[in-house]
Formats: sequence, structure tokens, C-alpha cells
Amino acid sequence: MYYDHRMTPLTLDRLLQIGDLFRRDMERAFAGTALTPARVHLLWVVHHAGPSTQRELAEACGVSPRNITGLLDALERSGHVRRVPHPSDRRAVLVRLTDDAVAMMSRMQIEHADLDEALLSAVAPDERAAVERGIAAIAERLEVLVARAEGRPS
Amino acid sequence: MYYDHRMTPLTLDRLLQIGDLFRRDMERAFAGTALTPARVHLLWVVHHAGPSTQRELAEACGVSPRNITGLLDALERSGHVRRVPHPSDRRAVLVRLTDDAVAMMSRMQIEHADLDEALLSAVAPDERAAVERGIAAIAERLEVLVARAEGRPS
DNA sequence: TATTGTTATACTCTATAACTATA
DNA sequence: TATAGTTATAGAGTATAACAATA
Repeated sequence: MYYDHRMTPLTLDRLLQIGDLFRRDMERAFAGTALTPARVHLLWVVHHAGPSTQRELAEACGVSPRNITGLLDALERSGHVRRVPHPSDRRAVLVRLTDDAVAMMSRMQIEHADLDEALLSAVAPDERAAVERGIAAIAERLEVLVARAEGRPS
Repeated sequence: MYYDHRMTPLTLDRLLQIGDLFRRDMERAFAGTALTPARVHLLWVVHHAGPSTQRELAEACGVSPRNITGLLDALERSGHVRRVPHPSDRRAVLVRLTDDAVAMMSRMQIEHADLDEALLSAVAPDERAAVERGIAAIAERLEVLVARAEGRPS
């Protein structure tokens, strides 16, 4: 929560507020279950990438391999993923969603798209295309600025 | 990181990506110091609210009072805040920024506004007003949806 | 009796470093 | 020698519950 509560918040504050609201809502939605935002994100990555090694998942999530081990331990206990042997590399494992998890992620993907639509419907119809373009442009600009600050000019 | 990497990401994915990029950049910027995103956010709240009780800060940050105790312990050790006696309630303390922290937060506020401008300058000038309106509308809509989901119809 | 903040405890997310088993 | 994943260790953020001092 890095946003401000002044009379007229900066657009950047609004953008940060959106991320926080989303995360908080996800935590609430999964309260009492084994799922957390980090674990759901990992499921999301596996859902879209298909069976993957832990190394690949660490890369895709932008976290350390060790962190993936811990998240997967929890997701395996809760029955959302299985670790199966890699067919050609006995060091590695392939992470797969269970059938239940596949069904859950499919539902979640639909809800995600529904939420996207519900949010965009708050925009004036004749401005919607501009808003979608603008948000994409802002995200891309920020990506460039962050990459530059990290010293890897993209 | 709840966004997707498909060819044409949903606008919602872009919005979540923006929040993650911002947080990651802040972590990088403060690496090696005592500051973290949660602590900076707390400084930000104190900077804007003025001297406050821990109870008030917990409310403003949306976290437990116990959590504020821990964040303030670290910020006091690092010389960013002081706890001073409350003038009329001997149970409570007033949290104040140190002079150094005030100076730092003032600089940060300027940088924050500069970043806001840098991001919006990525938007076509004739669409900028629509994009600002649209993002505000999306944030407000999401706030309503989350409040409803939490069972406190706003 | 209610409130402010702390101590006690616990869980999650995260990281680095050292180690094992394989390549 | 390099890579995939785990064990060991540690720090940060978060929560609830029990407690002290004060209101």
C-alpha cells in the first residue's frame, strides 16, 4: 500500500491502490484454505506454462529456486500439484497440476476475465480503448524504467 | 505477481504488473539499508498524517497494532522515527519522523510525482485525461467490489 | 470495563550458502 | 565442472492471544 489518501491522488497512487485491493481480496477469498497469493500465483504460472521444472518456475516467478521448493511443498500437501520424475533428467522433477487444481484454475481464469470486464465497464465506453492503450503504455514505460534502474537496459 | 504473459494481456494483468514492478523497484532502491516497502509505507503515512498514535497508524495501514510495533522498532533503530509521550494519554505514544526522515520523505514525494509524470507521458497527449479518469474509475469500482465481497457494503 | 501497546507464539514469503545427486 | 533440488539458517511481514498500564 504505497498510495496516498489526499484529495486528488496521483494516477500512480491509484495504480498502486488497485494492486493492493486485488491482493487483499485474494487473501480474503482464500482465507481458511491452504492457498495464499504466492501459491496461487505459482499455480497460475504452472497452469499457463504446463508441466515445468522447478528451475523454470523459479525463473518465471522471479524468485529463488529454494522459494519454489517451499511453495510446492505446501501445494503438494494441499493436493494442488504433484512432482513427477523428469523423463530425461533424473536430477529434475516436473511439476503438474492435479485434476482438481486444473479445474480450479480454469474457473479462476474465467473469474479473472469477468473481473477485468467489470472494471473496464466502469470506464466511459467511448474512452475505453484509450484507457486500455494508456494502461498498457504505462506498464511498458515502467518496465523500461525499472530495467534501466536495475542496470539491464532493456 | 499475478499477471500473465500471454500475447495480449488483460488490462487487469497490466495493472497488477505495474504494482509488482513498483514494489520490486522500491526493494532494489533500498537494498542494503534498513528500509523495506512496509517500513517506507509506514513512514509515508506518518509523513502525511503527522504525529500519530500506533493505534491510528495500524488503522491507516490496515494492519494489526502488533505489526506496527515491529515496524516502528526497526524504524526507531534506524533513526527514522521517535516515539514521544502522548501529552494527554499516558498509555499512548506519538510517533514522529526525525528531521532526517522528514527530509527523505520530502525528496521521495517529489520523486513520486516525477515518476507519475514520467509514466503519464507515455500516454498519447490527447488521451491522457481519459486515461487518468479511467484509472480512477477502475480503482473506485474495484474498491466497491472488494468492500462488497468483504461484506461491508460501501 | 475498555483501550494502548507489548510479550509470546506461529506461519508465510523471501534470500543465501552448503550439500547431494545427477549430468 | 555444472546443474537441479534440498537442507540449514536467517530476516521480514503478518496474525492472534494474553498481559500490563492506564483511562
